[in-house]
Amino acid sequence: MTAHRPLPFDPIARATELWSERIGGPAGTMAAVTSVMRVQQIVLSSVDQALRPLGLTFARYEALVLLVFSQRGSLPMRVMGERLQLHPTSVTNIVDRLEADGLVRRLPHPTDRRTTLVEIADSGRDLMKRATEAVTEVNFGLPGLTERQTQQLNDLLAKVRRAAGDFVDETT
Amino acid sequence: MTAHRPLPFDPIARATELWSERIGGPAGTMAAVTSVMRVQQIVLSSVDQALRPLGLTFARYEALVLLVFSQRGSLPMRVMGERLQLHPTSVTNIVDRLEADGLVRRLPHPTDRRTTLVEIADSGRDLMKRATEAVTEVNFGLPGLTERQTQQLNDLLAKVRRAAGDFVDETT
DNA sequence: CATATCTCAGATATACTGATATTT
DNA sequence: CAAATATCAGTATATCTGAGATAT
Repeated sequence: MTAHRPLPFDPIARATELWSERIGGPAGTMAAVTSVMRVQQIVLSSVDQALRPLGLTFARYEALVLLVFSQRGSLPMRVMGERLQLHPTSVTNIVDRLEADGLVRRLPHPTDRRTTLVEIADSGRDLMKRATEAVTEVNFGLPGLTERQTQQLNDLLAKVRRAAGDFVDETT
Repeated sequence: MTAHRPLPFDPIARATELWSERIGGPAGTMAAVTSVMRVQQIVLSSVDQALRPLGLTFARYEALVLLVFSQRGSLPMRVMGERLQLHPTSVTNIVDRLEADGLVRRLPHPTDRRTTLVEIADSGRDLMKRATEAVTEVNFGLPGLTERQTQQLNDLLAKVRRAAGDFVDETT
C-alpha cells in the first residue's frame, strides 16, 4: 500500500518551490505531472483494494463495464483495446483472465474470421453489478472533491486527452 | 505505446452518458477516475520515451531530482520513500539501478547504523540536468493546458492528495 | 523485547517488442 | 503480396507479501 504517515507539508508543493528557484521554467507543469502520477496511485490502490475480494482489478472491471454497456453484450477484441486504450497483448491477457473465471466468452465473429468477439456472460453481469457497488462505496477512491470540482477535473483532463490525440470531436 | 488512431468521439464522455442512464449515481466521479488513469498513461509514456535515450525512467529521474534538491546531496532510503511515496522495496530497486549506473552511491549513516544514505554523484547531477532538458522539451508529456489551467489542475489534485492523507498542512 | 531500517525471494499485474498464424 | 487481427514468448518495470538481518 505504500502507506507512510502523512508528511507535515505537501512534498510536491515543496519540490515545485525548489524547482522554480534552482531550475526555473515550467515548474507548474512538473508539479501537475507528479500530481497526476500520485493521484493515479491513490485511486488505483483504493479501487483495486475494493475489488480484490471480488477477484477483479480495475482493468478487468473496466472491461466488464464496457461489455455490459455494449449494444449486443459483445465486442471485438480490437474494439475493446481501442476503447480502453489497451495494448493488444494486454487485451488478450485481460480477456484470458475474465474467461478463465467464466465472466466472458470468446466467440468467432460471424463474418470476419480474423476477429474474435468477447461476450459478457450472466455471471459477468452479476459480478459487474456487485463490483460497481463496491467501488461506489469507496467513492472510486477519489476523495476530497465536490461534484463541481470533479467536473472541473474532468474538463481539464479531457483537454489533455484530446490534445494527446485520444479523440477528435467538436464538443467538450 | 498503445497507439490507436484517434476515436471520433470521447470514449470517457460516452461511457459517462451510459453510466448515468443505466447505473446512475456518481457518474462524474467514475469519469474523473478513468480520466486520471488515462492521462497518467499519456504522460508516463511520453516522459519515459524522452528519458529512454538517457537510460532513465520517470521514477529514477524523480529520485535524482530529489537528491539534487536535498541540502547535502544525500538522503536516507526511508526519507526517499516518504517523499516519493514509494514502497521500501521499490526504493531499494530504484537505488540499485542508479547505483549500478554510477549515478548515486550508498553510504553508511554516520550515527544510525540501521540507515543507509544515498548520495548523488557528479555524473548523477550531470544526467539530471540533461534529463530535465529532455522532459522540458516534451513539456513533461502534458499537452493542451494553459499555465492557468495547469495551476487549476494542481489545486484540484492537491485537494485529493490531502484528503487521501498524503500530507497535512494549513496552506493550499 | 518491541521497533525501525533495509534487503531478498517470490508472486502478480501490466506493457512492450518481435515473431507467427490466419484471414482479408 | 500488403494489411489487419489475435496470440505467444520473452523482457522490463513496479508493486506487494513475507521473511530475515542488523541496529536502536
